[in-house]
Amino acid sequence: MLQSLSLTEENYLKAIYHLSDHGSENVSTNSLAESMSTTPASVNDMMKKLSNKNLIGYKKYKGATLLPDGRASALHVIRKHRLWEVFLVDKLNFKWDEVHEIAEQLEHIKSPLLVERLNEFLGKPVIDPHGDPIPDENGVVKEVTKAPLSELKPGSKGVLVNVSNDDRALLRHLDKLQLSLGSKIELIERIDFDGSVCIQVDGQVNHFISQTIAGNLLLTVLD
Amino acid sequence: MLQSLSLTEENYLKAIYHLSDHGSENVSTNSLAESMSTTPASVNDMMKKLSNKNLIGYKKYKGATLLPDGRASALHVIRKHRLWEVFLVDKLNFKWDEVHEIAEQLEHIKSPLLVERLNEFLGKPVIDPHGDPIPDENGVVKEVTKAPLSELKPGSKGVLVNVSNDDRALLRHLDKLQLSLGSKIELIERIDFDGSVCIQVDGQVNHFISQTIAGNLLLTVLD
DNA sequence: AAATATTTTTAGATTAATCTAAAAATATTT
DNA sequence: AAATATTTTTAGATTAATCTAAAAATATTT
Repeated sequence: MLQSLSLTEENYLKAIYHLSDHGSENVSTNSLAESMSTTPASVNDMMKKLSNKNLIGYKKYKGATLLPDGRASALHVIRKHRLWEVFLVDKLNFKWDEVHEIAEQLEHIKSPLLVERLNEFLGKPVIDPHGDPIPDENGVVKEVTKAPLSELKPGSKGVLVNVSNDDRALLRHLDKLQLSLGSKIELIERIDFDGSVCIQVDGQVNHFISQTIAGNLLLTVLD
Repeated sequence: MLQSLSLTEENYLKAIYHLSDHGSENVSTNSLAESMSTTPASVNDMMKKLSNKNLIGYKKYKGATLLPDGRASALHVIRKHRLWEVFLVDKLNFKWDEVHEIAEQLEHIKSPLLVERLNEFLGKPVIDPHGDPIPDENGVVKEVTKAPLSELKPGSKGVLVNVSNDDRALLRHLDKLQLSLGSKIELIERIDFDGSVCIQVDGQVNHFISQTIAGNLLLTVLD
């Protein structure tokens, strides 16, 4: 069972997770203070507290690392954050870039049943609107890689996370195809003749796209 | 514009609203302490604070009343609470009696756009799963009355909030008709011959019900 | 390696929300 | 109306999360 933590404690654990590259490195007091918009002194106090609760490992002047319980709590909060982001985008028609602040609040709602039901309601999504993976019930995170659409295999699904060219004509064309950051794309087939690809967008429309355009669309894909 | 309030301040205003019969009476320190599960001393401190912010009227030993700003804030929180309850029941298949605690948390999420989108997503509901009215964007609350289904006029819509008879056979029958507390019922027509009624349940199935049964089903109806 | 700069910790305060215990005011009973 | 009971307020503490300023430790430069 996860410990019941204060909103602040949850935010610290989350920040440590993100700053430590998914929990693999030590996080310095100063970097945490900056990312939490607080002072090193406050961070220091909180480190002692989290350390006493066995959520983080902490040695004076050596920074913090997540211990298993802290990591589990961090991942649970991140899971909720990303599920709510999917809800906001898929169900309430928010844009990709409008959801973060609201999800920062929703992620702290405490109800295991709510998370379970929300997950089902959303169709058990595995990637959020930013292309980041959603940790599962047990805190297991699928790794994602970023690659241009032109390099995917048929059958792969991903989320459009970057357009590596800001040519007006390209952006206008993407707009016409209803392709924008956060769009879910499945590669249906590649035409060997010219490398152009057929894609399905958000599980609905199919489009053909040239190899050149496909090369400029950066997706995150599950490994 | 509504002031930005702490979670605790919002809860106090909400409690005052409920205990004062929608803001019409003075609320005593002791009754507030009981309803908030805290001490009269804590309530007293908070009353001073809310009074300084012009949210409540407060005179020593005389209890508290909501001032316009406090009332508006209370109603906004109640609006969010009830909208989220509709979400939990209609979209996530929670039972009407499982949603209160979760809604107590969700009601404090701050995002006007979220409330607006949620309202639209839910089809602009006017009554929550408990049959209570949902205040509108401007804090206007429609009054509801309770009446047995047998007394409604054709065309009226309401929510089943009580069954005034616990006979096994009746409950089993209601179960068979998928009628339970929180069901949305529209009276389609009344048969003059025997007073039996045709109702639509949750906007989907139609059923015929005898006058006797209809007399035992208590609904809340918008005036 | 000594001097300097940077980072981190400690010491002591502050704010919001809470508490207990005692004092003061109000309400009720006799 | 005096005595008693109840309610409310005040005074002074406590806890979580924060802060500033100074001290201590570590890292970097010369």
